[in-house]
Amino acid sequence: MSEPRWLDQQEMATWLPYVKNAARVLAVLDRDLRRRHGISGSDYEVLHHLSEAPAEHLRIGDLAQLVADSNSRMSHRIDRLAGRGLVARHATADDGRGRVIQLTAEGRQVLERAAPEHVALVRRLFVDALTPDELVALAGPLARLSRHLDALPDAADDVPC
Amino acid sequence: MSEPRWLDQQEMATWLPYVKNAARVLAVLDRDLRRRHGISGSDYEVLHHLSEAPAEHLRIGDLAQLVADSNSRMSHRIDRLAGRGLVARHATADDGRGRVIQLTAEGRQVLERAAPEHVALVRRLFVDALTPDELVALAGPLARLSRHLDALPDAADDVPC
DNA sequence: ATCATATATTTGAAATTTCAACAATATGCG
DNA sequence: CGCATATTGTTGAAATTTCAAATATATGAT
Repeated sequence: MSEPRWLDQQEMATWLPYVKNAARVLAVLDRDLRRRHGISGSDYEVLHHLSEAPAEHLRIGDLAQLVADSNSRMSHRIDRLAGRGLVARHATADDGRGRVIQLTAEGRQVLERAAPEHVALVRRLFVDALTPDELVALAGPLARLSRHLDALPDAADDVPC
Repeated sequence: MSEPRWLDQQEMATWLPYVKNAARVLAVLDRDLRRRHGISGSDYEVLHHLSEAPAEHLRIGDLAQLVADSNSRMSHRIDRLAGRGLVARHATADDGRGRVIQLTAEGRQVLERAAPEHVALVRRLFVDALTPDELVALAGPLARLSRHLDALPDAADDVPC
């Protein structure tokens, strides 16, 4: 760990806007969902993934993975969603440990009500900011970044240094 | 609000990785800072901005703005940082309402200890994933996105629809 | 079958964030 | 000046997240 290799100007000019804007956009989306529909951005994601799953069923762990979240947090979140009737917990046939989470009619309704506005806002905040060319140009590098992160040796865990 | 205009495949292919990766990278950075240095990512930002400010002084509101945060949250955060001695609150000379926050020697030490690893991790997670060309190619669109967001009519507030 | 270990989820408590109300001071106007 | 209103920051309580520990079931080896 001699002299650290700081980011140069070009690196900064990409890195900072990248995270700052993303955080900002996510915050606006989250706020909007809370206020208009009483659900957080993460709640929305859960409902959305459920709505796309076969039989609108998913297990806690799968949901946690899809949303890049800890099982613990997801369990708490499901508690709250279930408490509001947007989602229901069922026992699984095959694995006594697992639970299956199902979207309720009410949950689907909330999602269907929220989705159009949500998409419109994503459009307004992000898509509209970029030309079609830029949109295409970004996709490649971003996909590479995804793969890079996936390949990383368990970035969430003990990387001794 | 007739039929909503959903995102097409190209738009999705840019939008989703954009936010997902950013959230993921931020989460890894946050986790790393917490574990190695006992500070959250936001704490790091506060210390960093203070260290760059003239006389290592900033007001709550300025800090909140820099970090895109509410005054309330920043006030709580400063409470905690001050409780740990990383930062100190002083009265302002000119404005009786305001407080000035100052980095303490201890705070500077924590920051200086955390910074090299933090930068190295940013490099590993983000910069290393991209070729120099890509890095340059991204900067432009991202800067436009920044400007777009800045120009937006108060996205954080009541957009009636 | 029995034990040891792994996996899936839950739980509870502490830390943090959100939200709305509350100071305290500043500013502008009649 | 003296009031009305705007800023700046704080506070407290409720909601959420984090973290570590607990529970329950599965799996594989003996």
